[in-house]
Formats: sequence, C-alpha cells, structure tokens
Amino acid sequence: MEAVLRAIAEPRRREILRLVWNAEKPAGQIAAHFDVTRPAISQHLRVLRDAGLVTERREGTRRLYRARPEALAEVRAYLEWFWDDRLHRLKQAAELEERRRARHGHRKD
Amino acid sequence: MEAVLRAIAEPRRREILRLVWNAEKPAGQIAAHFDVTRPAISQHLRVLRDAGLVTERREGTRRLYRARPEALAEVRAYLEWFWDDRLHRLKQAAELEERRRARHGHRKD
DNA sequence: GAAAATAGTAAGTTGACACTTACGTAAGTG
DNA sequence: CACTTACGTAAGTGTCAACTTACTATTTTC
Repeated sequence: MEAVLRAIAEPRRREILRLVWNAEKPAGQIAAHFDVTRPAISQHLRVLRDAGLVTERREGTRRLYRARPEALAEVRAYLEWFWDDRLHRLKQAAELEERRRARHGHRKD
Repeated sequence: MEAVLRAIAEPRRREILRLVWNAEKPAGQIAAHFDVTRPAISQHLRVLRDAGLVTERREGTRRLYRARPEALAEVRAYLEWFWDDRLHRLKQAAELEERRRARHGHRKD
C-alpha cells in the first residue's frame, strides 16, 4: 500500500498507468510518449512493477507492460476504510484509554 | 489533486489525518503522538493544509486542526474516474489519431 | 508589561528520487 | 557470427523533502 501510494504520487507514473490501462504496450512505445529518456521510463516502470501496479511480459526482445487494476482497487478500498469513521472512533477510543493509563502512573518519559 | 496525492503518500501525514479525522486537535497534542520534533509536525501540518486536507482554527494561543474529508473524497472520485475505462478508451483513441497524423508527414524529431 | 505557553519560521543537513549518459544483455536478422 | 533491436542496469548529478536546532511570534496570565 505504501509503495502504491508513493508510486501514484508521481505524475509521469500515473500517465504511464493510463497508457497501459486497457492494452499492454512495449516499454519503447510507452517511452515515446514522454520527453524524458528511455532509461527514465524504464525506472518508472520498475517502480510501478514493484508496487504491483503493472505486470511485465516478455515477448521476443520486447517487454510488454499492462496495468494491474486490482492494485488501484486496493487504494480505493484503503480510502474507503479510511473514510469509515466507525473504525476511527475505535482507534481514538483505544488511544484515549492508552493516555488514561499513562496518566495513572506509567510515565512515558 | 497532485498536492493531495503527494501529501498522503507520506505515512506520518496519513497518521496525522487519522488523528484529526473525528475531532479537531491542537498542534501540540498531535505532535505528542510522534517521536519526531514538534517543528517537523508543524511542517507536515502545513503540507496537509496546503493540500486542503485539514483546516486550521486559532483559539487563544493554540491552533486546532481538523481533517477535511471532502479532500479525500476528491481522491476517491479521481480514482474512480481513473478506473472507468470508457474514459481511457476515449483518451487512447485520441492518441491513436494523433499518432496517425504524425505519420502523415509531421516528423517530430 | 514581563513571563509562560503554544505554536510557526529560518537555516542547515541528510537521504531519497527523478533524471542523465554510458554500458550491459538478450533475442531476432543478414 | 557480426549486427541490429529493444530494453534494463550502473553510476553520477541536481533537486526536493523530511528532519534537526535555534529563533521568532502571538496570546494568556500574573
């Protein structure tokens, strides 16, 4: 999740994700859409791959990339979980309790 | 949107968001939850505020922060828009057209 | 109005990261 | 088997971001 959020925080990587969302595309074709060098895109693709946002498939000398929508679905789920304030209330209650205990003699520093 | 994504890519800022999700809290109380210095949290709060993820309200000498769920809602909406591949298809079609025109004589480099 | 409480700002340091050029690698092609 | 094609990796560079310590600013309190 951490890796996914960091990955999509970068505009160029979001753009790459868009490019390979519907159809898989070779790295070169992806790179052709940008004004940075090919190695730069190669590195972005690695970040996306490590985050699970794209898959890589080799075909001859080419490498075909495709988005993995499930990974973005995780982000959506995460945000919805974040959103759901029943969970927040639970968390806050726990923290309140913890602080109460801290005041009752267990000095922390 | 850009700012929001960058802001929530940082774990500590997500944690801050959680802390002020239900109730507004003074900066000091927020900082007390972390093992970094108060100025560091102050700077995180600024990032969150600039991204529209929290609001600031001054009360006496304290500054009370509260999450602005609408901002996260924007992210959700963005992701859902991203998700919706009908839009992707439109975008891809436009790009295809652009490439076709490029081949018809307008060399790019 | 001096002192305390609560907080942000300034300036410097460190590490991460997005890039570059140069090189390495692996599969097709004459 | 040299050569090309398509791509990644290595190594170096500049910038930005998260942190620190020191300082400043703004209330409230006595």
